[in-house]
Order: sequence, then structure tokens, then C-alpha cells
Amino acid sequence: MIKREKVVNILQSTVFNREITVLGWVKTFRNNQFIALNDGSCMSNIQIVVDFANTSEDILKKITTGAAISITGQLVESLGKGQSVEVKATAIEILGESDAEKFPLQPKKHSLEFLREIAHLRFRTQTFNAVFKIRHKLAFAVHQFFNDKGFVYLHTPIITASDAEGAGEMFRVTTLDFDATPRNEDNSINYKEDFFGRSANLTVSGQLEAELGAMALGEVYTFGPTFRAENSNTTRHLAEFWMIEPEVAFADLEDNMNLAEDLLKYVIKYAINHCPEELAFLTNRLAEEEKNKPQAERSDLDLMAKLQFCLDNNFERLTYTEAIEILKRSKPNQKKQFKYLIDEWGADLQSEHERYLVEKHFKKPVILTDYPADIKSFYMRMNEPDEQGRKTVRAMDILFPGIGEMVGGSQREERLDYLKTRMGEMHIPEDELYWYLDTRKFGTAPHAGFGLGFERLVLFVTGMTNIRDVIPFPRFPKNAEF
RNA sequence: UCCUAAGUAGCUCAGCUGGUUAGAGCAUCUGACUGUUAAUCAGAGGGUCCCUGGUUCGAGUCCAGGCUUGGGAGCCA
Repeated sequence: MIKREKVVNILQSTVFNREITVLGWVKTFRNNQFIALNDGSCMSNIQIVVDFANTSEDILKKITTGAAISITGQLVESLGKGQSVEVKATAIEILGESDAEKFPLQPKKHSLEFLREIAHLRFRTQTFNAVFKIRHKLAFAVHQFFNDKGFVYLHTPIITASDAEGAGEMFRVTTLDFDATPRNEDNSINYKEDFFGRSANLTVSGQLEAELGAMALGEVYTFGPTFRAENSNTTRHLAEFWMIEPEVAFADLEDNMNLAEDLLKYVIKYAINHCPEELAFLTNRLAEEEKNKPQAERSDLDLMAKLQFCLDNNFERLTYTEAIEILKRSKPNQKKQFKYLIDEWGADLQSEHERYLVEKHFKKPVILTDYPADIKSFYMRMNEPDEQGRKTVRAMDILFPGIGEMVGGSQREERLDYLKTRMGEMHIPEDELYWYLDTRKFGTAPHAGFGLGFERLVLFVTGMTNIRDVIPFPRFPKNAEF
């Protein structure tokens, strides 16, 4: 067993002049004398003082940025400024060398674009140390939140045979030999020969399966990987991402909104309470980035203040129809500054409109509800048409500043006849979803749920701006390295 | 997929209306110094100028096609 003390504990220790062993990776080696050592247990480094006069040249040469080393020495109060404790090394062991000519990380600022190209090494930077710690804490907080409320964590399938969900392009799953695919008489591919005896895909959503669980367990949630084969090239989309999808029986849209707002506030608060060092670092990092931006593009609140603001204020709730009225009267619409002008009820909101509502008009998270039925999915509950005969569904989207849509959800259509009518209109084959329809045949009940994009949450909390920097190994078009 | 900008040393970037041997800072290496905080000082090495064609006496620079990346848009979480 390797006996060692973690840097996080050493830095807080007040018991001096005792021998300790610390293992970690060298961040810098200054003046042939001072090692900044990090073991991942916290963002800060421990300073190791090397008696270079009594250390072999061979060892000194191998103390390079990136090398893994073991230090045994005396924990003492630091003689220098900048740190309170340090370790006077008495024994140095090189565990793993790091060729200084080849190791790409230098003790200096690197661009996020460059670090993305070395995603296998970017964990070793402070920024990614902070991002992935926060990511972990947020994931843990999600489970804690739901567990405390009595929800059941449901593992919905990653491989699905259904291609009727309509949530986007899917990745095919097959064991067929591409060079010799079995064919039917009409030359179409014979999926009966495939592994599952039918065509299969990676899941684009666990919602339909979660609904099945909710109809017995009452309150369930999923938290798993989700795959979309869209050719999306943005700072907000990934081909493989993680989604949290609660589904609650005996709940309406208002319950759904309350649940989503409570969840978001809970996990953000959890991050603030459990990642103070990481958030302070990222707040500072973002502030430095903003210094390079023109005044007009800088935000009034820093990252910590933004998170706190989010906790202290209720999300603004309004209907799509109300939002359209606000947008119609808005300055950018009247002055024709929007690329897509708002003139008619029924149009889908573009991201410039969402941004206006969230960032300019309300200046806080916004929950939009009751969208036109024509632009939403088949499973959303139909409202009674309004006095003008306009049809809306009980949908809700939660929009966040800088992120856009963080949550998309709805009260589900529990009435079999309404559901079948909608499926017919939207050309969704009933026979493929017979199991879904069965829930409406046998003891149907009002229920609601939503999908929360986990990486978008991490984006918001960390203040990072590209979604590819908040997941360890991002998958996006033309990129699946590592 | 569309619009737009970019691709030059390990990194960040400069390179003018086409013209000798393509530069800087940091990093690396060598030496000096030794309580440093991205240490400092001196010196040295380091290039498929994204790829393929084309124009030209001559292309890092101009043209065409392609690849990749950043930003914006669409699709969405």
C-alpha cells in the first residue's frame, strides 16, 4: 500500500515538523529549487523545497513539468511569501518522467481550442480540474435531489428499436457486415438478420420509457447518455450528451415547472456550497476573459453573482402568447433589428428572440409555456383552443442567459383519443408505439416531465462558453478522437 | 447544413501592393544565478508556411477545389 497524504489535507494542516509523503505531478520547477506539485485533490499546489546542492543531477533533470514524483520530507511553515506551508524534501523519487521537449502543456495560459486537441492531457490544467469537479458535484447533487424526494432512478435503454420518437437523427446500431448486407427481394436491407432481428438505434431520449416507469413507480428520473446524429456545429450541441429526464405521475404543468426550478436551484446551490475554490477560480478566469471584450459585450454580473442571482429570484413564467406580445412591441422588432421579425402568432422563436427575453427584457431565467401545437411534439397535452381558435399544448421551455434552452418539457397527453389523433396528424405509426399507448389504455393518469441538458447546466455553472469544454471527451461532427 | 473568419516553430502570433536566407515572445536545450511564485540573465537549436492543383521568371502572399478549427444561424437538451 502506498502511504501518502493528499495535498488538500496538507495545505490545511497545522501540525508542522513531521515527516510526510506526497505524490503528484510537477506543474513547475522554479529556480532548481521549488516544485509546484499537484495531485488533483484540490486546485492548489503544494510547494516542495529541494536541496539542490545535495540532490543528484540525474534526479534534478527529471523534475520537469508533467512528471509524476514522490516526495518525502518535513512539513514546515513556508519561509517565502505566496504559500503558508511547504515540504522540505529529504527524498525524491521519479515515478514517471515527462520529456520536457515533448510534453505539450507549459506553465502558461493555453487556448481552449488547443487544449481541446489534447483532451487526454487537458485534465491537468486548473481550468479543467475545476470544470470536472463541478461537473461531478452537479451530477451527485442531481441524484441527491431526486433521492431525497423519493424518485426512483430508472435506467432506460441506450439501444432502442423505436425510431418513432421524432427527437432527431439517430445513430444506427448494427452488427451487419457493410460489405455484404443481407437483402430482401426488393433490395432493402433485411434487418431480420441483424443482431436484434430488427433495426436498432442509440437512444435520443429516455422519456417514453420513463413514462412507463412513472405509471407504476410514481416518480422516476433518468440520467444517462443521449445520442443525436444531427450535423450540429455549435457551442451548445453535442452528438453524445447527458440528459436528466424526470417523469411524475399525478402532476400537471405547474408541478413540472416547480420541480424543474427547484432542481436547478438545488444543484446550483450545491455547487456554490461544495466548490468554492473552483468557482472562485472560474469567476476570476471569466473576468479575465471579459477584459478582452468590448465594454458592450461584458456582463454586469460576475459568475458567482450570476449564480447567486439565479437562486435569489423566481424564474419568470409566461405563456408563448404573452412572449410574442412582448417581442412584437420590443425595440429590436420595431426597429427591424431582428433577423427574423415577429409579426404573427405561431412562429417558432429564434434564438435571438429567446436571448432578448432572457438577457434584455427579464434579465433572468424565463419559463415559456403553452406553445402552439404545430411546433411541438405529439405527446404534449393539448389545451382547449382559445377564443380565436388557436391550439396550444402544455409545453414548457426554461431559457437561461447565455445558454438558451436548458430544459424542455411538458404535461403529457394522457387522453388516448387526443393522443391517437395527434399521432395520426404527425404521421407517427401507432403500431410501433403500442406499448406507449397501453399506458393510456390501462389506468391512464395526468403526468408531466422534462429533459434537462446536463452539459448546458455545467456550462451555466462553470461560466464556460463552449459545451465541448464541459464534457471530458466531446463527440461532435468529424470528431471522436480519444 | 448555411453564413463568416482563420490555418506560418511545441504554444500565441507578426509577415505590407507577389521579390534574396520566413520573424518575435513564451517553451525547449546549454551556461550562469540560487527563497522562487508563469523565477531571472546570456547564448543556441527549432519550419511539409493545412492539403492538392493552377497563374507567374518567381507564391507564405494571388486563383480554384478540398480538409480542419473558431464565431454566428438552423436542428435541439
